[in-house]
Amino acid sequence: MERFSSISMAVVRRLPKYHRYLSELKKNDVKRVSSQELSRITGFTASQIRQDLNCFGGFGQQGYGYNVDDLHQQISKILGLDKIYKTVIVGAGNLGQAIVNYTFFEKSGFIPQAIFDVNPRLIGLKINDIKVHDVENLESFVKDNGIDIGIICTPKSQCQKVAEALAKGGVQAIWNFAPSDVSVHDDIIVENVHLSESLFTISYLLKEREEVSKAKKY
Amino acid sequence: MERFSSISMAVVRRLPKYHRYLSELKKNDVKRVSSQELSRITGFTASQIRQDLNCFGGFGQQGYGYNVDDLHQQISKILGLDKIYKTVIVGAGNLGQAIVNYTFFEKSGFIPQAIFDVNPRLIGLKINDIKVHDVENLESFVKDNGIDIGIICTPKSQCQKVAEALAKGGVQAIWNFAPSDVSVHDDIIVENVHLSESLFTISYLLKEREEVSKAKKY
DNA sequence: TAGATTGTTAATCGATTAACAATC
DNA sequence: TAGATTGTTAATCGATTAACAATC
Repeated sequence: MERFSSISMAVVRRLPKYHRYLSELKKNDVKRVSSQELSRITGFTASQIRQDLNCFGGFGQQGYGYNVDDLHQQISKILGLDKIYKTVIVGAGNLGQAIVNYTFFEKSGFIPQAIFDVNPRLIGLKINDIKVHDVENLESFVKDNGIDIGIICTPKSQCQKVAEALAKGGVQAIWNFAPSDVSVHDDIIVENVHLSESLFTISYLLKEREEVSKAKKY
Repeated sequence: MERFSSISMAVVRRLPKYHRYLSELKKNDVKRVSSQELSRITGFTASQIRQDLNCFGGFGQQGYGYNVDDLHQQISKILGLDKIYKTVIVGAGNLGQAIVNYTFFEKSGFIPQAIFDVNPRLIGLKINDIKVHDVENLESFVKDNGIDIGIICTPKSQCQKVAEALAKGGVQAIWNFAPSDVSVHDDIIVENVHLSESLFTISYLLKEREEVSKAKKY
């Protein structure tokens, strides 16, 4: 995935956090917020928050701070959450079902158009009102329905094959939950979610802490 | 989560990736690997790989490279994967079930001792041979069974309460999949997996790319 | 020995933080 | 006007990359 924009990924990955915290503030009917207050909530420094936001424009007002509703909307727009994306979920196991059933994504504009699986017993069923199709038809479905994002929830053994079918069908992005990297043409955005990496990080930190506390004893 | 170690989180988060790629090499019966070859596979620079590994010791040999089996084992040990951790999963929905059924975690030493849910229809059932308990008993179960890691797979509304029960029960770490941050005492390791942040990052990159390609046209 | 490749220091680059003038 | 807080530049910090002596 090549990028041309000057916005660093470090900034990009903080945007969804800002969005989430602003949603909370909005829900609590907070009308204005300063970078200092956002700092307290998010754990980022006030300076960093102002820097980040100013990558996209001056959304604040000196002496006042930021209007919560306005800033929330601006960040929604920056994140492209004012748009609708068509998705397919490949793999109707627990994880695939979890994603289909998690309505927040749909509310955010990511609309599942179909689920795909190899299991003939699942094909034809509906999960949260979305039909399960034969994975054989994945590529043509993606092509015919202008699918934007393919979500891979298959075992490791299938993920590369599925990624290639999605790519041939013409998706713009792949969200991959299989515990293996997939490789497709550079112009497709690939976001890997490797849960085991997250768990192993916990494991490392546990071990590290144990060593530190051991060392302290002596 | 305070840290005392000098190893930066940037390095720590690359360790599970090294581990994964080395597992692949091992599976393919590769016996030795150079930092240059690892660079090709992982996408990190050879220089960075050598720097990272040398945070923990000199595992290579000049003129030769690294022994795959040996390096894999070293990193397993650094990650604490030679240890056994007792876990509980809170929330027996699709996501909770996905985690219970994903045997790789168990093989890596993270052993589920129980599942917890509020739904009386699920309590008493077994999922992948693990019993579903009433979430009322979470704290005492954690205390009585010396649980190390609590895995939160509940809706947002429940996650803070659950985190507090886990903390009181004495877990050392919390792996949180609920779409909200949980706050507990600083000496508990908290790893948040916010799937929506990952999806929103895709959304941002899609929008960014569209803008770049639009700009190119003129 | 010659070639390869590490381990490690130094240089560079980028991201974060600090500071403060601008201004609401 | 005085106080607050942004937007933005400059300083600092940390992470990555380059270079090369050590050595297998």
